[in-house]
Amino acid sequence: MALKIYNSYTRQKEVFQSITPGHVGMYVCGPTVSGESHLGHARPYITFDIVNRYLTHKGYKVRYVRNITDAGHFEEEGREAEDKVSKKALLEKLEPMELVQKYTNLFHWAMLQFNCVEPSIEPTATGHIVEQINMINKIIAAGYAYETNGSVYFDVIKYAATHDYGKLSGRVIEDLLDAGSREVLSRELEGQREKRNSADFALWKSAAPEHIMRWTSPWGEGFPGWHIECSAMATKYLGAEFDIHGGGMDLQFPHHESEIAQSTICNHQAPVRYWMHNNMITINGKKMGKSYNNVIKLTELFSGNHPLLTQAFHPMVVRFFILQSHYRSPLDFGSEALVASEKALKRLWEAFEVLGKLEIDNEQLATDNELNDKVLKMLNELEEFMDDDFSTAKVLANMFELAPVINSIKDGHVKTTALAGSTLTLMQQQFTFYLVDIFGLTSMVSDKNNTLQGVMELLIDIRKESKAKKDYATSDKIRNQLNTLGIAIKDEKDGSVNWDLN
RNA sequence: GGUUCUGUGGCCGAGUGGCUAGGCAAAGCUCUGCAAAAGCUUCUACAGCAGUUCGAAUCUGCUCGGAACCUCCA
Repeated sequence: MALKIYNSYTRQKEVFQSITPGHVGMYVCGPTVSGESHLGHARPYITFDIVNRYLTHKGYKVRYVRNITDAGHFEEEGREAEDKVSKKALLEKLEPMELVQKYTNLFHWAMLQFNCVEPSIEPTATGHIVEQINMINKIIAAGYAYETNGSVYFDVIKYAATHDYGKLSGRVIEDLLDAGSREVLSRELEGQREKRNSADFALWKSAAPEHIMRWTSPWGEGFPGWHIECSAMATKYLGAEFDIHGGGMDLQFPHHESEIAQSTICNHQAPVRYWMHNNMITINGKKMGKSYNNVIKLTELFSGNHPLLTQAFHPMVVRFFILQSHYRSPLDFGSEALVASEKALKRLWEAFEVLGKLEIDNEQLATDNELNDKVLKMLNELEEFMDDDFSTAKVLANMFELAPVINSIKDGHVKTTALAGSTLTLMQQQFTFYLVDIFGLTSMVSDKNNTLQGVMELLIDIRKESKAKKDYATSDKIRNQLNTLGIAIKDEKDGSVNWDLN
């Protein structure tokens, strides 16, 4: 079956074909490490983790490049041309690179919590200044950039005359040039005068004296523009043309649009085959972001320490929450929605564990053909769903429909022989494949160590004896006290007793 | 103001012409010493109006609401 990917550039689903057979080059815009990651950041990295995992399991050798933006950008363009990272560094009286390191570590920690597979290469912007300067030189040589006062700008007008600037983001060049819109006035006031046109973007910025982060360049001391960073690193590690470029929808313009322009001039071809953009996580319908002051940091989410949270949420719950919607749809955050996801994930995971423990006779033929066919149909649909632009929500929906079948077999409502042994085996394989390998979910239960296991067996034993003697006061006391401690006792249909940490 | 997207049951959320999405919540039943867990059943919605069609949540138009981008942003 063929994988189809929605290409933001053409605005349609296209059959995926890699440029180099058997290999995929994927670039995803990474975090700006000037602050702590929040829930919104979780979405792209989880989304593209799924893409990475799925392509890998499709047999591709994926080179997944995700950068670290540690050079910083303008806080408020046109006013204080101050570097974001260095500004905060001054406030906190820290060496900029110390700050960068701190938030990079925190980001890596969060990725680990989410069980995201590490990218193949994680280049930093500051580590690729030379490449960026080289690229800018090429663009100047080609006549598509100009220098003013130690800064270099990309000539959008000239580019747009022969290229489709604005196609990715659905922008019309005339609109961009039209100064009639709201804030253009204020932006045009100061440094902006050095641009030939307001639509032009910076490739290199001359550094004001207070700037801590600065590098020597052919145009004087300064620092690179934001867009050139991604173009330079993507080109270096993935080549002039590569397969997939991912990122949040909010980066479409101007970031990705500008990347296309720069790379096209520099490398004489469009850089990306498939552009993929994930939608935003909203909170009360509004995008989560610093400017909206509605940020929930990942550390707050995992600890429950935030006014909007009723409790702490396990990273896997957040991951599952994100997978329950399609990556191109907006996803509205709410404590209630996360609680629902938590319960749902727990139920599905338990069914998965039950499934893994079923004893299967592979020679067994199905005695309930109708059910058997239904199960097979649902299992076979899973790949179809994933191939259809990564419809993780549909995969999960089918699994939820299969969960009662699994539980019924365990409880004896449905005979094990109802399904063919081969069907059960396939179900085990498919559940493991999607839940563990592709969705990257793990158990939420911390490891039950041997001591605890022994203590629990003892308690369960005592409770069994009390029940046998109809001493319910004792049996209930054990059950209720354990419950208070976060341990749930489950009496199974066959008389055995299981327990779980909540 | 411009461009683009969007509006699904109590809540979250799939779904782009005909077939019960799914989850959470709620109610009833089964199981159980009682619970929990699990199973079964019930709750059948698509902002409004008009149109196209044998048939529309799905296409078209209008109205109303919401969002993103146009400025750092996942």
